[in-house]
Parts: sequence; C-alpha cells; structure tokens
Amino acid sequence: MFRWRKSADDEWSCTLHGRILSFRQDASHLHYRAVFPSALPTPPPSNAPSTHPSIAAEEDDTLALVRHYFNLEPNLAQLYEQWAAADANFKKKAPNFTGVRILRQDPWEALIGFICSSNNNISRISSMVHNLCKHYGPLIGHLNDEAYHDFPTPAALADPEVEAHLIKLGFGYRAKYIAKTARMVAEEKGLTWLNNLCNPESPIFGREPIPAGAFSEGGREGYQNAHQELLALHGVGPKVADCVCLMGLGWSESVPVDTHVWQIAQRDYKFGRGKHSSLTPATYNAVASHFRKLWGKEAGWAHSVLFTADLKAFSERVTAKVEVKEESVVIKAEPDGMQVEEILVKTETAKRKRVKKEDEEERPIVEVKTEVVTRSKRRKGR
DNA sequence: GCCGGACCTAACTG
DNA sequence: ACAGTTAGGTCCG
Repeated sequence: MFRWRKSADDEWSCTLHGRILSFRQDASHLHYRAVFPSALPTPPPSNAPSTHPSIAAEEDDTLALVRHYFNLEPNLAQLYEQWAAADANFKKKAPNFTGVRILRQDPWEALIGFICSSNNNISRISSMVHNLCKHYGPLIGHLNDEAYHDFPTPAALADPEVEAHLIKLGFGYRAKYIAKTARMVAEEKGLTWLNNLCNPESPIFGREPIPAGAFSEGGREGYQNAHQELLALHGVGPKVADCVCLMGLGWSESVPVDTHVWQIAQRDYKFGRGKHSSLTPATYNAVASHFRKLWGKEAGWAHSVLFTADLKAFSERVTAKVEVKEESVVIKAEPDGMQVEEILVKTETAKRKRVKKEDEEERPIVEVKTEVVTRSKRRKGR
C-alpha cells in the first residue's frame, strides 16, 4: 500500500499481480484500467500470432482482482451501525467517517512494508518500498515514462549483498531486518508457510474461501497462530505482526496497537493506569483484546476507522491553530478504497502545503461511497 | 515479565 | 545555525 503513486491529475497507479493498475474516481464510480506487460516472460508459444493479442474479456481477471484487493464485499453501513451501538466513543468520534476499507494485500509485500514502517514516517517508508521494487523487483512496464516494478520476491531480497546495498540506500537498521527476514522466508520457512497463515475466509487472490474458526476475545485460533509465527521473524514485533495479520493475511480481528492507538486507549478507554500504565506486551494484548471484545470480529477495521478519524481531527486542530483566518476549505471525505496509510499521507501533505505556501488547488474533494466498479479498459502492447 | 537504552534517517522545532 | 524531537517499533541486556 506504500507503493501507490499519483500517475496523473486525479489518477493513482500501482502494479498488482503482474500488471499496472490505474484508478480514477468521480462522483459515482471508481474507474480502473490495467496495463499488461508488452512481452510476458512466459508467453504460450502456441498462440502468439498477433502482435497485439488482446485478452478475451472472460480471461481478464482484473475486475475480480480489484474487488478482492479493495475488499468491497463487507457492508460498511451495517458494520458502522454495529460499532457505534457497541461503543459510545466510536459513535462520537467516527460518525459518517466512510471510505476506509481494509485492503487485502499480498502477504509478503505487507510483511516487508510493515517491517520498514517501524519507528518511521510514511513518506520515507514509501520511498524505501519504492527502492526495493526499483532495485530488486521485475519491471512490469512504463506509465508516463515512469517505470513500474513489481514487488521483489523473497529470493531476490535474500541475496547476501542486499543488506549492504540497502544501507547505502538509506534503510538504516531496517536493512538487516529485511535481509534476515528474506533469508528466513526464502531459504528456511518458504513463501507457502507465509501464505498458509492467511485467513481461509479471505485467501490470497484466486483461491476458494473456506470458513475459519470461531471468534473469541483473543481472536480466532488461526489469527493467534499467525501472529505468533510472525514474531519469529527479525524486525517483527507485536505491532508489525498485527499489521501483517490484518492487511496481508485477512485476519480482521487483528488490532495493531501503535503509539497512536495507545494514546487513544489511554485517553478514551481508561488505559494507562495501574497494571497497564505502560505499553508492555501484556498491556498490548489487553488493549487489543479490549477492542476485540468491544467491536467484534471486524475489530481491526473499526480500529482503522477510529484511528483515521482521530488523526484527521488532530490534523485539523493543527491546521486551525496555525492558520486561524483561513477556514473556508475543509477536506470532507477521503477517497474510498485507498488504504488508511495512503489516505493519511495525502491529507497531511495537502494541509501542510496549504498552510505553508497557500497552495491552492488541491486534489478534488469528493464525498462518495464507491461500491460500483465499471469500465474495464484494457491495453496491450506498447 | 518488566524497564531503559540504542537504533538509521530526514524533516521539523525552538 | 544546531541540538533535540518525532515518525504508525523492535531488539538487546
């Protein structure tokens, strides 16, 4: 999710499953197009007569991929109602705060991305992930003269010289985390090990859903197991493990407790005193379990909504404080579909710019709930 | 199990 | 100009 970039006015692009996906949103629809690599590495030699072989509509899985990736199935309104009914603070802090969905990202990419995220800021995380793709990921194609690479495989990052190179690229101490974790996954545990930690209800793209176990305050058994297993990797603590569980493995009850959530827990949920005065592993579990008990099986989703709402409120307080006289333009809603981190970057940079440079003309602000996906446009060749 | 400190980096703060 | 702080933590002793 740290890889999405603005490819044009009002258009965002990223590689996904071997193709470049671009999105544009208007008042009623989310438009997408997919650009496939002109020369696939393994083209079936049997049917390669045409220089511009178009993919038959039946064979194009892009729409299914998009639906899967953006996790569009769950009923947002119903869930918001449920969370608001169970939690007065949620009701107060996150009303009408639509447009936050939990992406179903590739487990391996999520793992490395969140290892990069530790004690770090989003713009640097993005550039780090971008550098991983640029130097170790296969080239998929170009868009507006910009190269688009896929995320590197575990084997590509397991190369012995990776760590030194990443340090040169400014990864800091995370270079070692990435190199070690890549070696463990590539040479020891295997990528299937990681993928098999997925919630069977929302498996990696292309596989059939299978019911998962029963929900409890500590989370389903599969979730607890996945969280536990991930902790064995270097650079993966409880928070990163939960991020991977939630956004890479589809365990919706996972509640990542970072410093910000910890602040919220102390301020609004009576944590931070007595036995839970500091964020120890025990406190971490208590906080996460408390939110699971409160919000239920989709606790991780509710957590992201509350988190985003809170950060936005904070951001607006800051803006109001710095820029007292200008209050005409207010960001009203986030574009749907983007993952939380992505949203936060955009709002914050937008606000910063406005405050500092009086930069007008930011991204158009749309109040939409996009549930409809239409207009498949496909391109082939170059 | 719980604490305190170190840890890469870049942008921001006083 | 420049030390201190912060950013969606983790590891080590």
